[in-house]
Amino acid sequence: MCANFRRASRALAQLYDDALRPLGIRATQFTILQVLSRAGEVSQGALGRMLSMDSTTLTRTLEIMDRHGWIAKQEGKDRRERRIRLAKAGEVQLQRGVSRWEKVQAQLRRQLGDERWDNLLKLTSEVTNVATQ
Amino acid sequence: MCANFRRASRALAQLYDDALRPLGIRATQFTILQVLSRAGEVSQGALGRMLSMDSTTLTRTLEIMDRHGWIAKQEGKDRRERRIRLAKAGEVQLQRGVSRWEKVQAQLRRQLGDERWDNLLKLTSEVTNVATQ
DNA sequence: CTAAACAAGATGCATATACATCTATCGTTT
DNA sequence: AAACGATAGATGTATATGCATCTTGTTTAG
Repeated sequence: MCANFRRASRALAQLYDDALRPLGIRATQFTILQVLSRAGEVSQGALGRMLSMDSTTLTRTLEIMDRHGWIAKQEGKDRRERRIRLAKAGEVQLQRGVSRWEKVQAQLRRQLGDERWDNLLKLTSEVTNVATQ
Repeated sequence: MCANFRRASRALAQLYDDALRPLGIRATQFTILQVLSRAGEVSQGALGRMLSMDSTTLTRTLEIMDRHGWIAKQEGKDRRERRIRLAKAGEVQLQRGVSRWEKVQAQLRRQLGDERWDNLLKLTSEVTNVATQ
């Protein structure tokens, strides 16, 4: 199951990365923009939990995104925390990428069919939930 | 969908990596041992296609596995090719890991239920096929 | 209130991953 | 056979990823 997921992830990532390459952003980073857009300002740890991603992995990825000016970091009330939010350039990047992102999704969805698509969205979430217990 | 798959992959990988950590091998590498065990001797490129993994990614991973003596590389009739096969130490490692690997799978399968499990195996394969067209 | 326990990230390190580019080799065409 | 285009990997570079460990704050036990 692990191998299956990783294989599919690699294959999918290439599709999405191809679509975003002209914008100079990777699928992982774009996902973070999307999450921040919905979640507003969150701590690095909270963001990690949303993505099931180690907080220390985010240290490096957010560093890159910060260099591009896509996000802003800010000290929290608890001064150990880094509060992260979308910056202007990040919103712009998000807007520019959405159509490409959705084009890939639409194509994929057409090829899989709505039923499998919906099933997959549900099942992959359930796997994540089970695996992170 | 891409984000969902990556999230699930990260979560799953940790489960499998945890189980294999005492053996000093990663899930990705263990998967390669399993594939080689079934496939026998294959070229690096063929192995990459089986895993939907870039052949140049394998250059580094196989290098690591070679250091451990788990695989053997050999020149092909076509001298551009690297023929890869399981080495003795790789078979041993595979045998030592199988029970741990299967324990994780059994636990996961129990938590998901057979129906979702089977569905997932089928659907993730189909996604890979669609995405690598 | 202080010392110990704990939590949030940063850093060092190793692996995973792919693309662009380069080299060696192969097959084909003339 | 020489030249040309195609293929298999190797290498440089950048990002993705997590663990162990360290630092810096915060919380809690006494």
